[in-house]
Amino acid sequence: MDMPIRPRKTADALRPDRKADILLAAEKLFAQRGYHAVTIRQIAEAAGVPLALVGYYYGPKHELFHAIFEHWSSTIEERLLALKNVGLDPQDANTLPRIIDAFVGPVLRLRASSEGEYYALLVARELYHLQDETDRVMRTYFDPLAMAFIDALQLALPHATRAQVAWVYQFALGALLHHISDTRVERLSKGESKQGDPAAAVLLADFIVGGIRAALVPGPVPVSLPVPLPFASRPESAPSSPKLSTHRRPKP
Amino acid sequence: MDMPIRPRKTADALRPDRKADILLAAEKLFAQRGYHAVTIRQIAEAAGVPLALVGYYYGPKHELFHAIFEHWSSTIEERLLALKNVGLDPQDANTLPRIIDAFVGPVLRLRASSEGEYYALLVARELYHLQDETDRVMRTYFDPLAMAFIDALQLALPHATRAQVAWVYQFALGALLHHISDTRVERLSKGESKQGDPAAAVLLADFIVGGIRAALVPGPVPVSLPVPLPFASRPESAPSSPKLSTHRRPKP
DNA sequence: ACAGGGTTTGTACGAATGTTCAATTTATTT
DNA sequence: AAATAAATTGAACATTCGTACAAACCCTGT
Repeated sequence: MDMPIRPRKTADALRPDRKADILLAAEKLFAQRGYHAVTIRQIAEAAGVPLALVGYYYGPKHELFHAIFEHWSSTIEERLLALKNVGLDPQDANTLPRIIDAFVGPVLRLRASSEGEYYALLVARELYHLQDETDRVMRTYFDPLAMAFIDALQLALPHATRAQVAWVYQFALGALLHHISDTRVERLSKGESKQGDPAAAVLLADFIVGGIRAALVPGPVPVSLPVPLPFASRPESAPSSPKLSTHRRPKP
Repeated sequence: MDMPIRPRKTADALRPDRKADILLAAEKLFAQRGYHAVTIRQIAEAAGVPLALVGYYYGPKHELFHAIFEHWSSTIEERLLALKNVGLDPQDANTLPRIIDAFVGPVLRLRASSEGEYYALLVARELYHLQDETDRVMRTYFDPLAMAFIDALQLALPHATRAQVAWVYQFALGALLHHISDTRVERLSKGESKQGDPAAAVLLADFIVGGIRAALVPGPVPVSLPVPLPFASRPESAPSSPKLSTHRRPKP
């Protein structure tokens, strides 16, 4: 019969590491519900600690958020290292697939692991609304990573401009992040595919490599149709369906 | 000298349409900061109306959120119509590009328009955290659209399974949505590319078409590298940098 | 002018939020 | 064992939140 082993601060200490518990709980809740939808009380309850302990260890809420990314900053170093280990030979046709493999591989493994799944989800979902704290996290931790990958892609695609490479990098990143936070594919495929199927990883890598090659063909005109003129019209107002509430709606 | 013309409720009414003003302000703020980060008071202030008027017209906050998507539901009908106008001929090599054009075109035009830019941004950013209200919006408005596009792709790619098609659809959607809410490409390209450049639209369509074709080649083995085994380790804890606050941090 | 319904507004309620503090307990060092 | 430091806790603080309400306002048709 094994005891409920919990992480310790030091090897011989018998006290549970409640600081780490708080970070874990915050990571999970922020990833699932979003930063502003999560209260410190919910984090404390999920971590099994009293409310005041959260503030004691991490201070204000936004610093707790920042601490999550600081905690995982080493994985970014690893991703940069994996990229450096790719031989950047513009002549080798496998250079681009290798870059993309270094791009998607570590992220998908992180998402599939029990340790990093919520951190990966958090990155995919919560860094869009650029405000004070998300912008700081983005610039500090992820801009250098993106720059390194764009530089590598630029070497593998000498005929493309940096603007083009930056665009396709964002396309690839979008495909990757949306796949990570995807919860619809099972429904949309009518049950034929499941979340986290490793077959999707191969498909994603092929999608990105093929997409980059197709978008940045050295020749002049690619395969797409001509772009039409922009248009958009705001639809007329229409009332929404009612719900149970004491609220008395205005008559139309 | 032109007067500050504002939308009217009816053609002959001289009163400004404050109900529409509220919806506009909510749309913009929700898109920029996220649902939970926006207060009803901020919406009222941005719309130039007293606080109580928001509740008078839209009731609870989540109904105001829902009303935005109800307001734009006609654009989804238009996207479905644009898809139906695509001749779904599996023999025609231009069928896939035409589907993708019907996929990205209307969205990018909406994003580029002054009327729909924030709605497009809202869709791209705010529907990830599936909870009560976002899940309802997703299933009601966007699942039918996704199903229609997946059906069309299935027709254009008879050799692929529905699971594969659902996956690449999600990849394409991710690329599109991330491009829509992108604010980094200017920074990452070192100023060489600007947001909303129509050249990116062509690039995106080519990326998606090429990506789908590369991922779903009829032959057996595609171009990607073999998938390595999963691994991930949670890094050891490291303290974060301090900030100005009355909070006294614990000594390490 | 009158009446009535839709519209507008100031205000206030209870609940929930982030944050802080003093006090207590536990661990470590002297 | 005594002293010091760290960890832990309950409670409370001032704000801010969503929501509701009643009174006032405006417009239209009688």
